[in-house]
Amino acid sequence: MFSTRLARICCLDLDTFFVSVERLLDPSLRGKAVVVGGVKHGRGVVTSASYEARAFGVRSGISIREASDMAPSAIFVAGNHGAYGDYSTRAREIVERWSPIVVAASIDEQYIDFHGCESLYKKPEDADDDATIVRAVRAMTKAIDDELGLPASAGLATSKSLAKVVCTLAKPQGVRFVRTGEEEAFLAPLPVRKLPGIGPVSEAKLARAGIVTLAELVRAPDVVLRPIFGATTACIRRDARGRGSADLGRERPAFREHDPRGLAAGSISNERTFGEKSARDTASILCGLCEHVCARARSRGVRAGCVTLRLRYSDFETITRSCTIAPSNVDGDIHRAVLALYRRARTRRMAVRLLGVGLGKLSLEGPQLQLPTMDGGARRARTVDAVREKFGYDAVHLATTVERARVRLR
DNA sequence: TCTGGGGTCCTAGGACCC
DNA sequence: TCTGGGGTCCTAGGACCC
Repeated sequence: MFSTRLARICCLDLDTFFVSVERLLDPSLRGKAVVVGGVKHGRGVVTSASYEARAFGVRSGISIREASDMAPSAIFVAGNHGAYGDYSTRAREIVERWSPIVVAASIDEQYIDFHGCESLYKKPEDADDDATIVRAVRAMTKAIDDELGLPASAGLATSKSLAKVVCTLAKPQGVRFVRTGEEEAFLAPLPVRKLPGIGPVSEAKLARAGIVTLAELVRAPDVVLRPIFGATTACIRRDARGRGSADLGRERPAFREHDPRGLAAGSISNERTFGEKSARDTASILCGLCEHVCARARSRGVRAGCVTLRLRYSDFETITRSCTIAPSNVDGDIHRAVLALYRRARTRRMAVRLLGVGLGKLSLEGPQLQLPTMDGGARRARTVDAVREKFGYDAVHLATTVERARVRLR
């Protein structure tokens, strides 16, 4: 596409995003150790920690209980996802002033393509297009901070994967740039785990093969890498050399439109972790999960052609069972499928610590049916949606699912 | 480090069809 | 009746990301 690779791919990440939003909602949190994810000593994991909390060793992903021990003086907040979504949208609107090509990768991370934008920002005294774009990126992060009060970092490079790495190293509140031709040297000394796509499992396998840095990964022969990365080996090797794709990829499903074939993007799932549960609780939890995912499917205007049940025993063995169904978003249909899957999956006596229900192979509902012509299940579901719209989700639960909650399950 | 909840993508085997 | 091969769908599991 471009004969010379230009460093025009930008990764923009909002620093400790959830914490930053919590501080906007409650300014007394500024300058303090803040942990988002749950109440102190409660169940759950840290989803975001302020730099003050990180000084105690708190990182996202560790349990809230552990974080409570590490940083007893920290302030713990449960989280406010509605507000996070609003601020994410506003940040994106600011970013779109700088380039028309913006792809949201998550609630706090966006990729921006600046190819062809040089002339928009060039000043007469500018000799260097790279410097022009770097200045634009700095102005963009400053605008997000000035207008929303959200600190942001950015990485600018020739490929998406490298821009992400550069952005991570730029934190907090930094902008970094890797010039064309300097990609491989920049990545070479970094540990393999810094590369997107290499997680703890691959990291450990590479370490056993004596590969710790990206330079070592680049030099490793195919026979070593293939058992670890399979078909993606060539892609990982390209990324590790900083020669990865400049394509921004697709929007994440929450932000993505439906595709023209009538297949809707992504999947919808809901799961819950708990301690010991009686059989009867299990049944009603499955009902609740079905209701929840069906309500979300209806609000998105999609039906599911595939239902998945996820079950985790208390020893952490995790089992999934899925089946194909006639497309539906009616609680009763999904619940029937889930019960059949549960009976197949629950082969051990051991206590269950997690149950989840997922909807896949989503398709568009098509034109809305008139209430009188719907079948009973669909009509009930629509009525429930209307009541919830007015009085909230918990205002009503389907009588049929409450009834089924009494079904004995082992 | 005793591990949440939402996702995506890849792999691999088997069924089924032509 | 035997045969092979390719394509596609279904299902289960695993790695990874935020």
